[in-house]
Amino acid sequence: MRTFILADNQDITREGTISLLHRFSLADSILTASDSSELKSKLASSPEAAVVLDYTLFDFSESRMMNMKQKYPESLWLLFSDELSKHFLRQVLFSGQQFGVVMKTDPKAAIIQALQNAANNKTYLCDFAAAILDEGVPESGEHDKLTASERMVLHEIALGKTTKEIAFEKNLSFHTVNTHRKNIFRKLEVNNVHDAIKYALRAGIIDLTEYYI
Amino acid sequence: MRTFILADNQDITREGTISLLHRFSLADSILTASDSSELKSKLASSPEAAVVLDYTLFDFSESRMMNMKQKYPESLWLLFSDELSKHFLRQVLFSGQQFGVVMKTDPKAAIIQALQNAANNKTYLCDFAAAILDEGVPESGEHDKLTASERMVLHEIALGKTTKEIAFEKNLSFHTVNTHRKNIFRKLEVNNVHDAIKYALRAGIIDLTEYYI
DNA sequence: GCAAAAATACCACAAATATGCTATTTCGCA
DNA sequence: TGCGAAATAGCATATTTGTGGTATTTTTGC
Repeated sequence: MRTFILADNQDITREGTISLLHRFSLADSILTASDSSELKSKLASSPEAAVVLDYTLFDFSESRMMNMKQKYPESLWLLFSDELSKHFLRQVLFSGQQFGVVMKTDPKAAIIQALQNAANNKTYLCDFAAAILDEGVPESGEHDKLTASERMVLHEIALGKTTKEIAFEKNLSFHTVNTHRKNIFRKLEVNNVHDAIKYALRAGIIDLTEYYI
Repeated sequence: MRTFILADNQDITREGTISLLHRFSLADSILTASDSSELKSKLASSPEAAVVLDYTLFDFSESRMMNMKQKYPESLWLLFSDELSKHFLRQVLFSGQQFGVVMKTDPKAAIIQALQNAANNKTYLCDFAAAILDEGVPESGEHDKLTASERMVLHEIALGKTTKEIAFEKNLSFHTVNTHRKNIFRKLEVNNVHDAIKYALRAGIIDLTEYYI
């Protein structure tokens, strides 16, 4: 039994979580927060709370989350989101801080287990998160850093150019461009152009307006 | 008071919806369905039910939904999704069929109102959907050249799915999806996925936000 | 000035795309 | 009720992607 802070801006999910907490008598107090400042103040008055956080719907950055968790070491955190990238989860899981993870798409039994764990001051990891943890620490922290050539190639890929076209336009061998492409995919942990473009958009390597010409 | 069918594969959302239906005594019976065939059979035995449908999480096509709605004219439909494209909503709202729409991100009051309306055999339109309806009849854009199946396939292609994946997910032959793909490319006068995506973005068949997961 | 990092280039091969066809079944509509 | 459009399914093939390697030449930071 403990205080829960539901940090989520989807009312319907909050409703579902509250319903489960009631049914299993897991919380003696339930607070809600729909943005980071609200969460901050609720956490200040309940520093031992269990925070159920939908990161993707939140006005949060990874570092802000880490700082908050560090500031309240007695708090327990459960990430409860629709979809989380492998990259983000790896950052979180290997940060040295304890975070629980469960997906909104997980079966009810898993969600209940995660909430019960939280009530008993234990973290819960869904299958997806556990698999990432099992893969172990990434060799180098810098592995997702692209070189200048790689960013150039990614930019061209994102604009829809084929390997052959890029090679011709930049006066490079097909093989060179192909090697860059391979290294990009490996570093970004993607295996197709579509996901690479998603990354390029997020990373600002290409601009959305380039799609509207 | 009526029968509700919750067609959604996110347990937590279902939990929230059930909680609201109970609290306001809106349903005398609540059924659930997590795929289209389940929905079909539940609807067959409760043809006057209110169907609360998360379209985006569903193995549905627009036409299949329309056909089902047509087959059970006494049923009432409420689209209850995370995100719906403007293009999709325009299709639905101007189809001649009555559909209610409320977003999972809408405030609880709106969701409750939508469910209450459903219980009283009235549709509900959230602000976003109402705004689209206000814009009037859709301008007959180029995308009218595509058939419903073709638009579905284009949407999946734009999300990065391979032909094989689309075929598997939609229970179609690889060859069928490939034929649609060919017809799409021919009609849009493009010859690669990148240009097709550019088209889909402009036509509103996919939404930029789908790239930011 | 030297080791590390980056850029360059090549081979091979399974998988997927892009594109040319034909052909049957299903559906909407006049 | 029958016609045309759409949806379905198949075959074949050249091109491109995705991925595993190895290897040489610049560049660059200390």
